Amino acid sequence: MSNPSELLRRATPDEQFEEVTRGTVDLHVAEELKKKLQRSWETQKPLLIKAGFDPNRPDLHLGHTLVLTRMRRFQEFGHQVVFLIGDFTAMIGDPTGKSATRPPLTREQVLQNAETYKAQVFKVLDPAATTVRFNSEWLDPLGAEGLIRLASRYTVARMLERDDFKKRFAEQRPIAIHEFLYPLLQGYDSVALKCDVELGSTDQLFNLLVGRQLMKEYRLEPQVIMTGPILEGLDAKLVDGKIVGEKMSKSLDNYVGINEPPDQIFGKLMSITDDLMWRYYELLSSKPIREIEALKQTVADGRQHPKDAKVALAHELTARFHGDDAAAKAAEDFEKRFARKELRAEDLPLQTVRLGGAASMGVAKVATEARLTHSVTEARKLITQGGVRVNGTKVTDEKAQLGPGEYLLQVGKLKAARIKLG
RNA sequence: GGAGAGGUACCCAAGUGGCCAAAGGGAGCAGACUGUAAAUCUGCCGGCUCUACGCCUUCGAUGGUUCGAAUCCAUCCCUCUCCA
Repeated sequence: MSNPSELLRRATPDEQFEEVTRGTVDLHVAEELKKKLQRSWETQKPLLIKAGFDPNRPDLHLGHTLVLTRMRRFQEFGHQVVFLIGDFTAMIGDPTGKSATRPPLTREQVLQNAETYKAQVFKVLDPAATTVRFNSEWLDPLGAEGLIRLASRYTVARMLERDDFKKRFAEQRPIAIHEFLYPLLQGYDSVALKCDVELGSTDQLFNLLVGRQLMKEYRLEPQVIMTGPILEGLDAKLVDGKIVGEKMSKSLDNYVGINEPPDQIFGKLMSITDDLMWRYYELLSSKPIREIEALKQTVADGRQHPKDAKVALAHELTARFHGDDAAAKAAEDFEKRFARKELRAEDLPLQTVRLGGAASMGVAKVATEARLTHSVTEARKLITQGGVRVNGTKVTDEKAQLGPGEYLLQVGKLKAARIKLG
């Protein structure tokens, strides 16, 4: 991305506002954001956007990219982004939710994780418009004295407004004092950076608000805060007009990791429901919201097949992490494999299965040896159900034998291998 | 502290001495239809193999009664609801 001042002029403040706020859950305060955008437009000074990240998490998936995508949108209009790594605050562990306190990380671990972050995060963010900072930079020097001064700026009553503190207090469950410090320190980050906007997911709302309050206390122009939703996983569905599903997470295996190979990303995205596709469009695509609305309309009218819209989305997101060429190839392979049911044998792993002197081996056994099925029993069940193909032809006899030679073996729609039997 | 309810396979949930590897639903997998979408229909769904109505492992845990237990008894562990 080139000259920021050109970019700042690329879209009017109103247009910027529309793009930058799309898919928000909370926005405090819309008017202030408009003013900031207007001023930036006039003075050609970029806004400073902040989002904090936990130094613990190494593997990012699409869900994590929601905030990054929003940061990216700001960048596309020429604004500057701070990728803040909460190395100091990690000592406390955000009490949001019930997460147990984690052991503090060493300096080396923090730096190492930061590198891992950079490798992944710059697939979305523009490095030229991003500054990576650590909050220990200003929190370390704060010292006990500074901490006490900071703590004097906020009251217990207001701290107890936070849902989870309120609840625990009411139920007389313990709240350790240091947990109060977390929102304060996170808020102080905003003071130290004098940022214009802070982004987070909905569960961060309280912490972000504290930052706003503290900035007022320190007589700074308060940051605007924006929260986005928590992304639903690949298995989410439309129920009564609403997308319903668990949040995207690794443990539920309903995620798209940003380090996954192009074919995987593309394929996983092609398998989502049409309804979820629009949700992902809104939250993840960098297409302008108006274009998406228009696309949605043409699909609704039947002028365009929904599959084409999905291909476009899968392509865009695959390209984001692997580049255009890889995405194009993934799309092409996908078409060949699933639409035209052609399997390019040379793309498949070649596996050797030893006959061990016998003249032949059961297909079920071969599939198991090649690790396409877990057991011979499973393979036989699949054969009975017509889920196994050899060289493209459905196997109907569960006892079918294969002699020495090379075969293309398919189990279900997704698993296939070239087998050399001998 | 008192009263009660309950812990069954990935999840929910039936079963209260043999016909129980355990109903039903959901999830998952495979097939048909398709757009690797949804909906629908069909099959599989604890595991294994020499596929036999065969073997192994399961009904919170451990012991016991019995020819035989998820089911009865004892002890223990855990969860929930109500009262104080």
